[in-house]
Amino acid sequence: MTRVSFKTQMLQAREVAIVAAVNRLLAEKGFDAMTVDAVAAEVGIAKASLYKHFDSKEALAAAAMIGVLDRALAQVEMLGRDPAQAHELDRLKALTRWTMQVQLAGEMPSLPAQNSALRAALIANKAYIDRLMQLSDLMGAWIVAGQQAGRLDANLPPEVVLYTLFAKACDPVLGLLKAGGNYSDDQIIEMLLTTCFRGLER
Amino acid sequence: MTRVSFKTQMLQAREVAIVAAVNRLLAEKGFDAMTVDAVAAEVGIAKASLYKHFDSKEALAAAAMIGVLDRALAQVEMLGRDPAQAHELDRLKALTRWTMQVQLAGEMPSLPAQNSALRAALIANKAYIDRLMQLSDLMGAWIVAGQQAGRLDANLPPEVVLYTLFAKACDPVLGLLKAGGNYSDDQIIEMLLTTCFRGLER
DNA sequence: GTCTATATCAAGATAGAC
DNA sequence: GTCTATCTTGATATAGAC
Repeated sequence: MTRVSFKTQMLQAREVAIVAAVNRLLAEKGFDAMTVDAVAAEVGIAKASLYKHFDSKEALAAAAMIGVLDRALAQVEMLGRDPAQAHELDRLKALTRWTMQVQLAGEMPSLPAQNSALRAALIANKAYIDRLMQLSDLMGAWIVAGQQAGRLDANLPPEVVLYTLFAKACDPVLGLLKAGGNYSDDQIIEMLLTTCFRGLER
Repeated sequence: MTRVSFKTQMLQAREVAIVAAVNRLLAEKGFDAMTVDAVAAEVGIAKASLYKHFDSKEALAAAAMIGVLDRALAQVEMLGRDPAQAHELDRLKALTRWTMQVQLAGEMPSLPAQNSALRAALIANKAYIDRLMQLSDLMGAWIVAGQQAGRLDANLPPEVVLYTLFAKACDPVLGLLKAGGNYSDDQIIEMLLTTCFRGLER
């Protein structure tokens, strides 16, 4: 067992708090509207201290993205062991449902697709890329298995299915329906999950 | 017939050029990354001159959005007269296909969902709201007709269908597949159109 | 590593001459 | 209305003391 000093534990806890604040603010305001000042204020430390932990605003966002990818990978792990979700298609559905729940709970960071500085920082971040590829591979295997089992449309390239499911993490329809106030979170999720997968099944 | 002076025509032409530049830059970079300096540079006039035509950056974006809504309404008008698209569902598909074509052509302005200053400006813009409501009403009528004809899932609230189709205008999957380079624009559109509507049909 | 205070800069918007 | 030059602000990032 690795000895970790009290001081180190405090530092790690602080970084966890920072990433949690970034995650929340990214979900609420998006990357461009999130200010480093707001992050510092929410954590309750000085802005300069933030920069001792993370080199830039982009690095903060990357840390938050790594966090959600880790949570997604944990879900994949859990679903892989769940005998109630024996079929790959059911696992994909459950994973997509979890993604939507995270978004409706206001815990899904939203990044602009077009910010080039951010893109560059993410692509250069090995920890982020590793997790993204790992998740893509795991989901890709489920997709191919679903196609071979004849439950997913085998005419669709797997990457089309993969991107379609990834995109549900930032589907604006969720927010629009929630803002309308006519449906519960569960109702919204089930409606969109049904239409999404009905389109992908054969 | 209304007489329009040469000078007035020049001003109108300039505004058309401004809106075209804004539309292109909004499609390429998005609202936050688009700078008013870039707009002025692309039009070839001084920034201060821009502000004689439009009060703010938000007003520029609103003008571009009004432009695309007008083009969408023209499509609706055209499809309504086309006997080859007699069924409402075919019209909805054709309209959605057009939307995707515009996006892949790099002519679909993209606005952040979360920028509150922009949202306020759009909501306060009667010309924009009028067109948005008009388009929603026309599409809503097609949706209800499609449900009554038994071709669209009547269990789905019409607004869910409407939002889902609207969201195709900014579907990130289009750009991801295009960036992958493995499929032509037409292939991308047909794949996503198929999966989208298969999910909405009954 | 944490703080206060400050540098730096990009970008929206405006002043004032023509 | 168009221009050049400037104002102003908000936000990223850093200096330097403790």
